[in-house]
Amino acid sequence: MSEKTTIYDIAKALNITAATVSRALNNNPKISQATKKLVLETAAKMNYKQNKLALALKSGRSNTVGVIVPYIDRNFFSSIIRGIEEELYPLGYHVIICQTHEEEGTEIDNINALLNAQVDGILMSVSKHTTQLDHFDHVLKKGVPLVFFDRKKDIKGVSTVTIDDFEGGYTATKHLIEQGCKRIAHLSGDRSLEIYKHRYEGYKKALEDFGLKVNKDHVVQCKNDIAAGHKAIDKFMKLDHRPDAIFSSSDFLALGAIQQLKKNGIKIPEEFCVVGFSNEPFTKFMELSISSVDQSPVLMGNTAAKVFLEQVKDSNVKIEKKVVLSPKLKIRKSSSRS
Amino acid sequence: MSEKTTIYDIAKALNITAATVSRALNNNPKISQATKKLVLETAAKMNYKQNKLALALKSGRSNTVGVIVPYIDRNFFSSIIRGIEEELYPLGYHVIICQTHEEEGTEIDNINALLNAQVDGILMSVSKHTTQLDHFDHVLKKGVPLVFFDRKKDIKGVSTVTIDDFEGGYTATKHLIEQGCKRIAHLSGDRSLEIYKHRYEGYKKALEDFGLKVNKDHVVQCKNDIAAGHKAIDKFMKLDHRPDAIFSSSDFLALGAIQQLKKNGIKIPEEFCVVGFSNEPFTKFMELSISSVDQSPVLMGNTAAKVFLEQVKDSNVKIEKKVVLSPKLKIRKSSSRS
DNA sequence: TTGTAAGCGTTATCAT
DNA sequence: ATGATAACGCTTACAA
Repeated sequence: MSEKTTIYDIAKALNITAATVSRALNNNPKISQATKKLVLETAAKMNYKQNKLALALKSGRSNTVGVIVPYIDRNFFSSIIRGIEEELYPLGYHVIICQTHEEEGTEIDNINALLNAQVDGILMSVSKHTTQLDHFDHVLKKGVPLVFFDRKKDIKGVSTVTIDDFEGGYTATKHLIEQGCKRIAHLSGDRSLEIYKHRYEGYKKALEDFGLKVNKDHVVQCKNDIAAGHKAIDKFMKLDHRPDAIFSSSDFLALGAIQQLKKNGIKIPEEFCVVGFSNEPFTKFMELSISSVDQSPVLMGNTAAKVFLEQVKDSNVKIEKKVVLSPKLKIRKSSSRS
Repeated sequence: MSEKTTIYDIAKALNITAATVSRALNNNPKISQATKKLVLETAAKMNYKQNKLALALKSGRSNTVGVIVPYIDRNFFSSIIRGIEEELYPLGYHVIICQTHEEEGTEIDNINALLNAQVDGILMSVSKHTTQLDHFDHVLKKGVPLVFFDRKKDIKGVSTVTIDDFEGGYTATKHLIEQGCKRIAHLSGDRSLEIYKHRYEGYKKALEDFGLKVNKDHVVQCKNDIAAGHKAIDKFMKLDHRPDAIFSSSDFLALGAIQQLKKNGIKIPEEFCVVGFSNEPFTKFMELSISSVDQSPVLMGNTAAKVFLEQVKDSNVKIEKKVVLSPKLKIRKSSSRS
């Protein structure tokens, strides 16, 4: 069954040596055209396939990169992976994927497993609950290029690809102000994560720049799900001074908020505007489509892959590159008054 | 920098031989507790990491599987991959992913690349445009387990994990009939693909069973996108005998249809019911949530992984397993009259 | 209990 | 232009 043809089989069949076969296969100049042709033909005939494992062991390069994300079935992450794969596959790289489930322990496991697998690089988005940094140093010490995308930690020698979350928050908030909203609330994820902190800061700055005050009651930190969006609105409804718009750092929160606003009979966008973040597919499919900040995940994946390639090109030169992509606000019905 | 510790380094440090180190590391019984402890300690101290590549080359097993899908950022597929990863990772397997972009040529490339990488198995969903089967035989001839999920070809020796598309079509159509719909149309993808053919057949059978006739004008074969849904409705509107429901073999088609029905002022579900297929995330988020047939992709991934594991357990026994999962109809507003 | 040595499939450095 | 051989890091008979 398992007919594995090696260069030795070809060599034997041709009464030459494996070295010659290898040379023929790798179009090494030191070989006659005649034998080269012969080798190529018999190789095809015997259905020879190069064993990349042996090559990897020999060369020390596996032509494989590891990608670590919290969950692979989240659109944002799978789109990034798509971007990475499409950039790297044509160059002969394989992409191994791991999920952390947002757990630090699993993240550490993943990294170790990938190092064991001798990957040529690790591209990852840091888990929400990661506090230690030892495992990253570990990677660097082994000389394996490490690239963070979206969620990063500040570590010397590690390149990052992120979007400008501050700008995203600023642009979204500015847009709401321009729609005539005066009391703009903010729903955010855990602000110990940089991305949420920056979105919040962008929001604050926009309010400031346009002479609006930040109302503490209007800033809510919560989980990234629909139910949390409901709860946030319930809370707002009890306020004397209710908001008339929300900039949400998550589309799911935004969706939950919209659902609950409707339940309270509030008209969107006439009485209340909402902008989300991430441009999840569903935001544009809704009848009341939701404005959202797009993070161009595929481009982020492409870019992360390119940064990795630069890194690997000059392994002697230590490159630390910080690429910041611009987010794009997608204006839809949930915030279009004009 | 690149401090790669091997068992030889440990051996040297301890004045013993690499074989002994290996034994200690693999808790081989033939070793004294003393040296074993010593080895383990120094291994930890020297930060030893086993090189899986060397192991793979030696053992002939890479502990890696390849997964091939059309696009990784389609929710259905990324969920399957999640299911595969979660089943296989705890057993020490890595998952390499490839995208075909629905092209046969790329599919063949992917398979060859994975074989070169010495994967222990290939789990895949066949590309829409695949007509040749040689590359699959190729895999089998190498003795590499092959498992198809969702989109399959009938090949001897290949296990498959699918859902019962006939049942999905039947259940959805029956549900529409029970809602009182009398003129149920069907939007389908390319029926040269088994999955769409079976959904169509389930639809037909349900109509038959309940004494309804199939109206040829009500069966449309088209692309799986929103625009095609619009067009289908436009066509239906010109008919004398208009349908009063749609069973669509795609959620995107269903969404397009709903959008266009609304444009025509038709009330859903009162005047017209719609059921889609795949249970895309957006279907349940819509204000007018869309009924859909769920394919339980994570379970499908889990199952595909398990089937692979059985295959690999007894590599001498040729197992050909056909697992068919039951689809679950999710009834939502777009078809809830009661 | 430990050491020796072969082998997994390549490529690269020598010779020839 | 080709052959012989070592090396990549590991496991595993076989010997001691």
